[in-house]
Amino acid sequence: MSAEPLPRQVGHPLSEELRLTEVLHALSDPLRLSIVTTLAESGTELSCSAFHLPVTKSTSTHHFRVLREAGIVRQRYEGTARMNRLRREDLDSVFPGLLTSILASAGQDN
Amino acid sequence: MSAEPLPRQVGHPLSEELRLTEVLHALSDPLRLSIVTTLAESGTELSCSAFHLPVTKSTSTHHFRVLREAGIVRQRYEGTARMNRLRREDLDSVFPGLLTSILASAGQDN
DNA sequence: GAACTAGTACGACGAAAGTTGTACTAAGAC
DNA sequence: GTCTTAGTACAACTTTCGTCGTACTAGTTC
Repeated sequence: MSAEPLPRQVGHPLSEELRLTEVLHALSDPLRLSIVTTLAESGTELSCSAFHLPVTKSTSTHHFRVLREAGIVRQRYEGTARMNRLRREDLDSVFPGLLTSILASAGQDN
Repeated sequence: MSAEPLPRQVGHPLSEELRLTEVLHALSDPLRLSIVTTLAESGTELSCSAFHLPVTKSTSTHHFRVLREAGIVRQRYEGTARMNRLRREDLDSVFPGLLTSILASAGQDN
């Protein structure tokens, strides 16, 4: 009676559940902000390992989880990789202009 | 040889010294965000005690200091009161659109 | 002068956050 | 099957953060 194995999944907050303070907190960490800018520049999905972060895998997992739980990135499995993409439309609809201004400000090494 | 007592002063970061992550962190606390929105709505200077925050004076001092050191508010003494005003022009010039979008998003209880 | 008001400084405490190592799982390559 | 790759889970540790109480300072009022 072994059931069909469910595909691996992760939970994401709905757009209505996004909290401004949580988003700001998630983006207030330099490492996470760099992840988001890289993701925005790429315009596509990127695996966690594509970022070459100067921290261990554990820490990397932690930061991606913070971004996911804040509703900033959406993650899905593809093979052994976990692909990340920016929830730009969701963020733009709930917090108009916020991501744009942050990305613009982050671009000029502030 | 008692010298003339210096007027009380506080240090503020220059516009060039503002850091995006520090600003985002300062605004990621609900209490501090409410201070900033109140200040923005008032359009003028407000003393610390004008906010009726649900915390002690010590904690209040702490939060105003975080905002000041992040470059979000400018403080000056007026009698025994410490007046606070938003550094809107400075913020707008360094991080265009950031404060506007945050204030707009904070307005609708997110 | 004394009393009061507004806020600061400092130390303490608990909670949260960032980092890590070890052990583990799932998918792919062989 | 084994081996490798990519990432997770969990416990531990360290640092930071938010909060407070007590003691203090500066200015105002009397």
